[in-house]
Amino acid sequence: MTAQTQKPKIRDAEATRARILAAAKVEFARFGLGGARVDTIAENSGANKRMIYHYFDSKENLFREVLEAAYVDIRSAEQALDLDALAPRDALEKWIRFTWDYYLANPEFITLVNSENLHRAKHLEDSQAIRVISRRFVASTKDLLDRGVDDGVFRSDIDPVQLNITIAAIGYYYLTNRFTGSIVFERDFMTPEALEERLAFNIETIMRLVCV
Amino acid sequence: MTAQTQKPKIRDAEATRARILAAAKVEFARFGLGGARVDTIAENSGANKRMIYHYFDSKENLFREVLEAAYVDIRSAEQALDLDALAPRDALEKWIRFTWDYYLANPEFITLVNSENLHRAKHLEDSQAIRVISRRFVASTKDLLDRGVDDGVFRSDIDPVQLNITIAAIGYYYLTNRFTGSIVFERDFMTPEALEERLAFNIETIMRLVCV
DNA sequence: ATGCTAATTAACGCAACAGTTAGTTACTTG
DNA sequence: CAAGTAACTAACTGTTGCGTTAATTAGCAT
Repeated sequence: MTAQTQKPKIRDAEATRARILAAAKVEFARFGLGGARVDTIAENSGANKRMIYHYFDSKENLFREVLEAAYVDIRSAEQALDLDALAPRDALEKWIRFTWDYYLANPEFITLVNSENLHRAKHLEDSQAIRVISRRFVASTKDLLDRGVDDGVFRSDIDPVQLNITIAAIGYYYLTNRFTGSIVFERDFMTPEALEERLAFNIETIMRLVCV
Repeated sequence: MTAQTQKPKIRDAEATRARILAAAKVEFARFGLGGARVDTIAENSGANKRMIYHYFDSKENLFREVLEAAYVDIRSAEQALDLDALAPRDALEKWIRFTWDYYLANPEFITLVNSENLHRAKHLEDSQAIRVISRRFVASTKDLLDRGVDDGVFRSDIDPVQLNITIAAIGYYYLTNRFTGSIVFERDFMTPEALEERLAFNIETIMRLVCV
């Protein structure tokens, strides 16, 4: 046997910890911090409640770790896009698509962020990790804008932070409020056609805003 | 005495009901449906817990009434804008400003809607009232767009629903995620200058999208 | 092998919380 | 003004849910 030289341990701290985190992510995403049940997390993780307190000390701290991991994940995926390799307009469109696709593929990100804002970001407040990855994120969008300005295809007076917020907003809002939205506007927000239409509208919105 | 012919009653069903609703709005807005405490609502309303169950039957039903009232309020304020009286471009800008100002002045609206979406809109699901007021709302934005197209100042291929969503999104997202936003972007989202800058950016975004 | 450390479990404690019971008191109507 | 009704209150109940206690067992080092 070449791989799997380690025999599968019955007791595996790292694996148990990871299983708890995964189960917690699902539970917090579905019900928010307040609505989540640590008994449910314990059960779904295949561990038991005492393990949660062993590895994470408290429900709130478990939430904090889930949330931080979610931010690290989206920012990592973003960096992996390698937008530098594309012409500014192509890079911008790719970034808008990525943001939309990421929210669709990882709906828990949105719910976790909503829950954290209901709690006024007190869990993220002193996370240095978030600040570090966010700086790189803002810097790379600024780079993209600068490149576009140099090429004469982007307007020169766009604030990268406002642009970031706007690109997130037009996707995020549509998805997080899809339930009340479906009632207010009397249409299914989640059919493939509706999703495609929304993405196209979002690309149009941003392109008109940014391009000269 | 001309007014106040009714002597102030010690027992006043309508007033008590209204006080409970007002206290519930504050509590639900601050903590969401799950995080709200009916003991707190009772205390802050100056009534007591039994009265809540007398007038509203359950915590969930109380939430439903608070939420419906919130929708009625924003849609009424919107209708009162009387956008028909303005030229299309002016009307559009006034509407964008209104949306922003309403969210700022009534932050509980955002939190209530967030909470309802966490619960997949099950409380609004069979509210006929919401559907009725929403239809008028969508119709009047469609009227505005049509007027602009007739005047040759708006693009002809804008979907009123997508526009509605987008105008809400760019204000709503900024405000609801202002806590995590302040950390990620390392700036205070709520200074007068920041608010003004965001509103200007939003107006620019929509104008570029809609105008020919 | 033996003893030590860390992983794991079941069962429990206790506070918080939604909802109720069992009344008392103000107002209204005939 | 008497009797009925509706507003109102305080104290209580059963359950849920976070966090712990106390004990068991697997893996590892000497």
